[in-house]
Amino acid sequence: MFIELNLQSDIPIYKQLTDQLVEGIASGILKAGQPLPSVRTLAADLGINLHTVNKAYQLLKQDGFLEIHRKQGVIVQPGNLPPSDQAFLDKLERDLRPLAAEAIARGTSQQELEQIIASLYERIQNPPSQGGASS
Amino acid sequence: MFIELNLQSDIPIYKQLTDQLVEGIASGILKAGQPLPSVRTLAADLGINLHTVNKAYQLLKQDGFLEIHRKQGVIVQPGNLPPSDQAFLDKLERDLRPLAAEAIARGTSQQELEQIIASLYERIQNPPSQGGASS
DNA sequence: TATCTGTTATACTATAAATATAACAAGTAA
DNA sequence: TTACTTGTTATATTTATAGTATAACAGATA
Repeated sequence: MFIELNLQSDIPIYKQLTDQLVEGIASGILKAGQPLPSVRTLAADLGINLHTVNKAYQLLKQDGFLEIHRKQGVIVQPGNLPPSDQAFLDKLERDLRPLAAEAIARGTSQQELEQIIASLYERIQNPPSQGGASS
Repeated sequence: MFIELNLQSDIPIYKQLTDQLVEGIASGILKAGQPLPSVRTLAADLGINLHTVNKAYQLLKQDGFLEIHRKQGVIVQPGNLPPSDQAFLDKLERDLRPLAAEAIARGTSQQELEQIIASLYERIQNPPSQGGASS
């Protein structure tokens, strides 16, 4: 897997995990229906506990990014990904608000912030290792 | 003060406090050099502990949004506010990244996200109670 | 002399994050 | 059947953060 954890970060491990898995889905590196490592396997690979991986998987399952079956284990959502509905847009705005406020207070222009957004969209949708050979 | 806390929120009280104070500065409702309530007064007004207010003030002092003097107490930064330097832009991008990634995964368009940003900029810089009579 | 300021120290409770073991039930393959 | 892996659940422990509760100190003010 492409997961890279920073165990010294103040960002919880399970959050780093969900973030990178969602970005993997957003970038297309993780494809619909693709199987993910079992909680025990991924935990061993990353050197963390089984329950931390399980927490991340459960959260992504609740949000609709993953499906979990007895038979196939954990797979990337094979059907429709969770939508960009009003509930999500509302939450997005609540999360963005303090970031925008500090940007304004510091004099960051709206264009500057939108440029960062544009850059993120470009790099997430077109990641460095898209067509790379699979090892 | 205009501070409104949600004690049931999963967002820490000190974070709600710093967020709303920064937004107050960004909006111009809090003006340069303006005195803020003492830690004891604000804590009593909000029904929270002295140390929670003090933590918020200290963080904003460290970032350069506030100054604290024995004489004048706590005041809004009377000189230059902290700049939109590369360190801040880097942190801003790190904070925005997981939000952008989920937006992409859900199919939120870049224009849609930028529209939310634009709306936030407009509402923060032009708050409802700007020219309102002070009670 | 009081009083208010920020500041520091100590202690306690509650919660979240992460780990460590263990066990169970469902499915798979020998 | 047996053995193994799967997700899942349960329990317990450790660590760190958040918040509160008191108390006290030093500088400034009236």
